[in-house]
Amino acid sequence: MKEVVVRIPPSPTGNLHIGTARTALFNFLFAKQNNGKVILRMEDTDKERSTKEFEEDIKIGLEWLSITHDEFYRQSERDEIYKKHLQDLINSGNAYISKETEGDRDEVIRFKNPNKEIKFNDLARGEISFDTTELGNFVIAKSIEEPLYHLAVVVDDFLMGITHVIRGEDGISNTPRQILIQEALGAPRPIYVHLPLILGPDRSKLSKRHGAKGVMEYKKEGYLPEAFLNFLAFLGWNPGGENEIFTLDELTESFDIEKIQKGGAIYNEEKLRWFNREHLKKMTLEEKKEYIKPILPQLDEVHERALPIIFERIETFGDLAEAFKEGEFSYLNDEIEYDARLLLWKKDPDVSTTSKRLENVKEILEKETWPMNAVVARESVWKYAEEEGKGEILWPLRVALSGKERSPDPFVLIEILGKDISMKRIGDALTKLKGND
RNA sequence: GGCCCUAUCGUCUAACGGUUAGGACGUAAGCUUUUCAAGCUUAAAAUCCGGGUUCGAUUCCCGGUAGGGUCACCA
Repeated sequence: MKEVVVRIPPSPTGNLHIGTARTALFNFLFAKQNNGKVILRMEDTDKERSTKEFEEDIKIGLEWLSITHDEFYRQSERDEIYKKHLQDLINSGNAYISKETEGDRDEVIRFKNPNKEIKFNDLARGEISFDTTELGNFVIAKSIEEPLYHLAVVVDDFLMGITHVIRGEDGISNTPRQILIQEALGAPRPIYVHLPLILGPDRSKLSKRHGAKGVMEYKKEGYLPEAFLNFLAFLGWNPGGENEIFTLDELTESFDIEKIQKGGAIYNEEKLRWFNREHLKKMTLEEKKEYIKPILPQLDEVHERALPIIFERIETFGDLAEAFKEGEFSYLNDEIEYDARLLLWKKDPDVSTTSKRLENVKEILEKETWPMNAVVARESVWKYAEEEGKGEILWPLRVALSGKERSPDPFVLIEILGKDISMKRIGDALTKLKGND
């Protein structure tokens, strides 16, 4: 069998967006699965709208996602090639220079439409047929020097030996034109696969109008590339089993082009967040530390011990930065601030009994062997807590340690904070209560 | 409007003629070391409609309806 060759053909007239990334991913998965080749081709024939910045954004976006390529081309650097084929088409009578009365210029190059029915087999959808008569003699180049999309695509796919064209559903209506040009050029027909579109909440093609973000935005927001890829892959395809968490390699292994969905899929960021959390869970502590560095450059031992519970509370690294900014983990700082009244359990808001209880807890804890983990800390205080009422003991203790209305439970805090800080904070709470008496 | 594509819980989807129509996200309730978070358990929630074919249709065919895509000297 012939080697599989696919292409990823973005147009650098905008940032790398979700749809392009998903199409790129499917091309990549299919090629890798078949030991094929991936060609990245910048479709920058529109010199007005194409920019180097967008090209760069697309390249680094794909790189971030580990969607690699084997060859790279720019259509803007292939004018001579298109010119030659354009000339051939004109010479063979399949195209002609047409005088125009409308539009920007006096003459353009049009394709001589044979007006026939085109049938092609789509791997995801079955047979699709078109009557090309209504297409008319469509324009394929502004001039012999300035090829347009359809011509450039067909010539490139031909010359680059593309075997499979995997693209969005919006490419279906381009297919008959391209097949017509192929036939005139004597080029082989690639196998077509049209992917369902990614939709916005209103079921129309996802676009900036829906507030759709560029791929690099997700990197900035602290998503894991592999989670993003996993999510993207499951938009329009799934392996059928009940497992949903896949690495890139696992996706490559189980990808099945025949299982591609036909209907469009609404993009749902909630699910993306969930995928991210699931991938986060699979990371080792060392990997997490690496990621957390930019947010928390100085990882002291308290923070380090807190890592597991920090990660329990976030879905993305963006959440993590946000949580620190909002002070959710303020109890990890050296100093905490809070109002003494917070120490009072709402069912029993009595200052002197609360002081007494905290005093007793302090004594109990002091006798223990430190450092103490959460399980031991619990065992140590538990009996007393059951005697006095759990809330009555646990609430003030937790507030004393965290200074917050909401926080992890006191035993976890004891483990994280260690003896010195824990004891100091209980002492401080006692002082506060006295001042409030 | 012409042409083309599509149609299972709110969302992503499984079921390739026979299932109590399964899972996940989200939602709600409950449980736990009575604040959160996480976790666990449970619940509500779907085959667009109408005709065929068949002993039997989510599944195959036809029609309708709805949604989408595309109709550039953009890609």
